[in-house]
Amino acid sequence: MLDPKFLRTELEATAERLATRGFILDVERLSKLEEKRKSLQMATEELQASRNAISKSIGQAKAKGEDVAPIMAQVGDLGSQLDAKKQELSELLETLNAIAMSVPNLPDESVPAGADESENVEVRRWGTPKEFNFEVKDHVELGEVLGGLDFKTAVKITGSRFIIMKGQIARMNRALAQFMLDLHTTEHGYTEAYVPLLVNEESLLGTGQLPKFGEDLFHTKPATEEGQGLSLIPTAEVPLTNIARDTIIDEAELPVKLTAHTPCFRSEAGSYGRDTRGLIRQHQFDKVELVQLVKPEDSMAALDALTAHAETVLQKLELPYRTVVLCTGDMGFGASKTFDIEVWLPAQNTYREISSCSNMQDFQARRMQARYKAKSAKKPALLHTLNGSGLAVGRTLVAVIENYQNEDGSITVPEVLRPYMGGLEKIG
RNA sequence: GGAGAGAUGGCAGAGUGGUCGAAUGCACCGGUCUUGAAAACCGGCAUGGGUUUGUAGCCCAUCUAGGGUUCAAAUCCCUAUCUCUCCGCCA
Repeated sequence: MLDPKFLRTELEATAERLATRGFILDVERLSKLEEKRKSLQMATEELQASRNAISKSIGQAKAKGEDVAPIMAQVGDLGSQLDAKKQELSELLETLNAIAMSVPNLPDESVPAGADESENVEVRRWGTPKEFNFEVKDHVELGEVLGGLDFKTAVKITGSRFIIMKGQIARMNRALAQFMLDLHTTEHGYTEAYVPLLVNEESLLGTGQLPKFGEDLFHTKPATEEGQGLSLIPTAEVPLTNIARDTIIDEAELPVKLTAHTPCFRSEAGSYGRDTRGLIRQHQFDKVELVQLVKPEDSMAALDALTAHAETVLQKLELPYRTVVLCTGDMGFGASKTFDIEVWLPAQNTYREISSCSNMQDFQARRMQARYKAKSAKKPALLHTLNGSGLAVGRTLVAVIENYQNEDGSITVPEVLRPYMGGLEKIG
């Protein structure tokens, strides 16, 4: 959620900045509603104030033992007038709030303008794609030959976009997650967390999955009037970031750096037909998430650091990658700036997204009322929140399988994973 | 799952219809005292919103949440959520 002041006093400028990311703000409608809100709220509060005053004087008169009847007569139909205004006001506020909740974050000044992913800007490249002197296979073929990836049986049990892993491939999937967690906790200063995989509606509103993107989620029961029940997390960002919801953190505790390894569940309603083959786009996948809660002045530096933490995973695995900064039109709903890390996939002969690291600034914090209190400050202020994948485990597995394949279809186990796989050097 | 008890400010904890946004204690901040610190003493100390040139003043809201009763609700009624105790079940 944007600062409501932007929508009140800087409406035009805000609309312009939102337009760069392809979001059209209905300025005219909003300013009319806002004007109405102002007068209605003042009228309502005035009525309220006079009712309070009369009620108070009744209490005082009674205490003195005076006759209350003449004062009672003053009340008249104040109550019903007040109820009507209150009703009208709350409906208006609800409308305004619904608009505010569906407006995306403002892009940071440093974000390149652009309409879609073709205008993202590469900021760096690491490693050199390996030259293979044989025909490379993709992970689906390699996995099936090794008996480690079973797409067919998963379809029988659940449906498409689910996977059964077995044997050393399953073990490598687990090893990757362990390796990432250990790296972030021992070298990057994150605290490991174990979190609920089912979350309530408030949490999803807090991080911005709701109200707009409910169809991307799996819900445990059908939508009802009261809500939509608990939902499976699409990312550990939701539980991790919501830890700070409705809290005031002492400045001395900042920055808060949390990591968790969880399965993630995405229905990806809009993406049928994309990446139908293989592990790239699954309804269920594991991810190690990084979340930081920081002071506003630290958040841009924290984004660089967090992105570097995610990149370190690929460096240690010796997987070539490039990092791009997303242009205004390609950023997620709540982000003010996002770096995507893309890993080299030889079978596709291209770089594919494996991590997305974003600075949400105070966008989520405002929705969540996640604040911190500085010693010198009188009032608590909103935190800045950041999150990033460090990394998506399934896609990392794909990258390892494809980049470390040998001509005979076996997979060399990356050096850093061997301690997690009983010293195993090769699969197959 | 059954039965009972609860939910009040950062924390603990009073308050059962009328100047209650809320006693008191702790914590915290400022001051006096002290070489310094502690103790003691004095003072301050919730959040959100509106109005406003205003971090002044005034006004509104908030005692888990949502409804209701009333001129008036922390206080009475209903519903939801959560917590605790006991029983059952379970990894």
